[in-house]
Amino acid sequence: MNIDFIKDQFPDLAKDQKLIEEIAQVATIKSYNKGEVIIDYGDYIKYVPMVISGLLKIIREGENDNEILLYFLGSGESCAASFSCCMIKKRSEIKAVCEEKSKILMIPISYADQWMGKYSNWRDFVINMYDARLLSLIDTIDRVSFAKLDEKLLYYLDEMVSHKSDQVLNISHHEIALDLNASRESISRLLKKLEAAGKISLSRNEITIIDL
DNA sequence: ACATTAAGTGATT
DNA sequence: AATCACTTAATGT
Repeated sequence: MNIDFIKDQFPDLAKDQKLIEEIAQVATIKSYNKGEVIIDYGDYIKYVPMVISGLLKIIREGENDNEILLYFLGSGESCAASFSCCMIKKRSEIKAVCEEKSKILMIPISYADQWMGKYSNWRDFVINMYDARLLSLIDTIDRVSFAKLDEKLLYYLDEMVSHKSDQVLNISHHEIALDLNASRESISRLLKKLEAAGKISLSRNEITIIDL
């Protein structure tokens, strides 16, 4: 497998050549398109996913139709929770949905486990990912409990565009509304304001970020 | 051309 | 800010 991208996306891991070689041996690369579900509720997780490119959305769904957006995973990021989740053979409590065409490096859990002792770079990577996820969760709590909708929307757009190479988001107002637990109309109106302020431009299923 | 889906708007609570 | 009712616009068949 061609593993050159690891040096770009995961520079901390790339420092250890042996680790890189082993990753190349055991990992597989999977591609997903927008909307595909990568991990669903109740799934047993067998791989630690590492995002090479694209964007994943990690969400928690309630009994009704409401969902909470926990965080995004962009390139160079990984979901450490999946690691512990499969270590204790628990079913997934969360859902991972592909937000835009993505490539994911899948590390079989048995290796991910074994590398913890074998490679300090890997161990540091996993710990850093835990820390990063925890911080973004705390951030999320702040957002959902305190922020007003217009602030949430700004944060959402910012978060989304920061994980992308270009400034164009292919998403409908409806989808945003679901992610933010708001009504579609509110989102449309707020977006309209942002457009009037020259921060974004709108067209069907497309939002171009000009300057937030 | 028609149906469907996305988005815009005003009124009401 | 949510909901409703309705309009307008874009897109698919």
